[in-house]
Amino acid sequence: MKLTLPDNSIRDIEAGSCGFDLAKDIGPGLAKDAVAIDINGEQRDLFDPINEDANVSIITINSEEGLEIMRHTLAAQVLARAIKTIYPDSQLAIGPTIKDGFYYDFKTNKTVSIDSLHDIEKEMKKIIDSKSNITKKLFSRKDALKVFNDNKEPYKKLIIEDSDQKNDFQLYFQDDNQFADLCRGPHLPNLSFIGSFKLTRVSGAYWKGDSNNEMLTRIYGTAWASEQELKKHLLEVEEAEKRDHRKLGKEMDLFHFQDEAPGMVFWHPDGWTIYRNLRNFVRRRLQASDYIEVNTPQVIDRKLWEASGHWDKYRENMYITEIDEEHANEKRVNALKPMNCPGHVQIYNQGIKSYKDLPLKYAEFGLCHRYEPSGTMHGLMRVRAFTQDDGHIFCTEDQIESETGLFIEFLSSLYEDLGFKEFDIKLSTRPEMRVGSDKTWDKAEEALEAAIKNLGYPYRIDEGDGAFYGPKLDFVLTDAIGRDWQCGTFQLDFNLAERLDAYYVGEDGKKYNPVMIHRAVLGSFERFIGILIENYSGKLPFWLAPKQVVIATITSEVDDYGVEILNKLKDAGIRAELDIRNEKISYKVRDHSTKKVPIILALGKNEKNNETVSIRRIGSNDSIEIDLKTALKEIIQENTIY
RNA sequence: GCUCAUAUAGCUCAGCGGUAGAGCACUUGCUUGGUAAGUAAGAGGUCACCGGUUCAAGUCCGGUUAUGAGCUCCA
Repeated sequence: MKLTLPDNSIRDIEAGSCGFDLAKDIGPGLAKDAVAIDINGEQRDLFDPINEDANVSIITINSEEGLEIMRHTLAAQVLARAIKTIYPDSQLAIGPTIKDGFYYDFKTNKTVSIDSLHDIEKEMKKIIDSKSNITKKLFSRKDALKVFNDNKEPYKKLIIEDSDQKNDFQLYFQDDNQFADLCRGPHLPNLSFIGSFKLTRVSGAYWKGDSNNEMLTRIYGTAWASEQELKKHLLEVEEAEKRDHRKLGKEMDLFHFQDEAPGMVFWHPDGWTIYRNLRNFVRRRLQASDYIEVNTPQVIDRKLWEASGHWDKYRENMYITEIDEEHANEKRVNALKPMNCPGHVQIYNQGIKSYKDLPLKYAEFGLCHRYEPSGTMHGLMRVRAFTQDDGHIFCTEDQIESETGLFIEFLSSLYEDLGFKEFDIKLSTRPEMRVGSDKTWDKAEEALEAAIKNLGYPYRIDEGDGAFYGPKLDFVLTDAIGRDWQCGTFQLDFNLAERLDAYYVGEDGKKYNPVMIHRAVLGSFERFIGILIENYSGKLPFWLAPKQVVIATITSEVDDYGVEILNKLKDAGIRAELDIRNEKISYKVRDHSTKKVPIILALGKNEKNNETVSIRRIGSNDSIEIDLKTALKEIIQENTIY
């Protein structure tokens, strides 16, 4: 038979030969490193016989694919076997690879805590030291079920029973023991190919990812080709932890949380300064883009939420308040607004709107409360009270496309000024839980997809992830260390206007419901500030930084010169502070550097006598003495307000 | 909401049955120092909350609340 290699060369080799034979035929080096083979785009075990002509490539341990296979074997063969050894009562579920590593899910009556991982790691190393060969046997459905019935592995049985496959279930064995695992493969031919690994955490995970199912124990690990690469990865994880906004928020004294108000931010002065800067920035941009800012009540009668559909579809996440004061005649049930849209419709509904009024764009920095499940809260990233940079565009169907284009332009210019150059677009379609007829949804989905298509932006589709009132575009930006954050959203709504009796009078004098577009760029200020802090490691751009300049005196003899500079900076609108504490300059530099102040101006006798300042910027270890006037000019210029 | 873990001074943490400790921060004194921690002293705690075991509980047990890592969710 003829096997075509990646370089298009063809090897003639006896039918029934395997990947290892081929590798040997090509060269001893390749044979030594070979762990699997790719046959017509499908990864197979190295010793699987090949019976007909094919395009093949040998997968070596040094390739990306080889690393994946190594992680897979480490999970399914080594970790799983170690679990069975240490927890003999356990039942194995699944063990896939994930980014940088792998996990394994299993059921046990014992509690597995982070301290248990050490013992499991030790057992894994013992297994690896055996350098066992891994072999595979094919089983019929019946025989495979029997093996796992005898082994008391109910999850493996379930996997087989749920499979469409009739026969040829692959079971992998190691040559020195009883362990058997069902797996689609491929696996390393031998455990000696395993590199360096570390078990990282343990948690619960639902069987098949469904919260109605029982919870299994999940052990996570990371694995790499070498000890150096493992160390490098662990170091990167450590570096990422250093930019955690919760840690930096504390160090920089920006905000805190406390038990009495879980999921709600107490903004400290510096944190609130960042917030105000960001809000002012967005406000100016909205104004320039024909949005009109409005404000709507925090607490609204349940009747409105019933009419809007929130009471029905969103009740679980709403904070409810009851007014039953002693003297109140009626008992009202209110809800804290979880969204601003019904409020905006109330404003729209005041007075009769003509087609000439459209598109009409209301914006609100609306504070919303949503009762998020306790386990989901996470610093500023997931809170129960947050302010959206919310807006609603009331328009005609004809205007959808142009509004989509305008919004994407608007959003990308904001992202760029905030330091995010790249973003992806996701089109989310109708979810199971929704309002409105299928016909309306067809129309909305078609309109949105047509708009994004005609505008030529690349996008991908996320089925079933739309809002309950309409399909949406989500905008996902990428931060400095490559993480994705879903921030902006553009949601088409053909339902709410009708439900809340919003209409406009058309050219023909007839009433029509406007299309409503719910849109946000940052999403929530709280979360976005968290993203900014992590993106910049706390070293925010000059215009956003809460303290922009600190003037630090070296000796008290120059305090008056410091006051003079402080006043000049303040007059120019710079957020400046004077540090005349009885401390050494190195102490002051350290203090303000850890607080991430962008510019430190150090003043000593030299500076005072020469009318200069020593300017030191965050991230630099040098200071430069320059003329005071030049420094002021430079700083003021730097304070670009977007 | 689920699994596991955690909760001690403003912060970071040690103590794990015999009535509370360190470093930093804070206050005061000395020091006026040239770019990431000068020095000494002082002050600071119902050991998250509720209950139980015990002669005795930060310390052991149960519950509650909050937080963390995941899972599920994020309309």
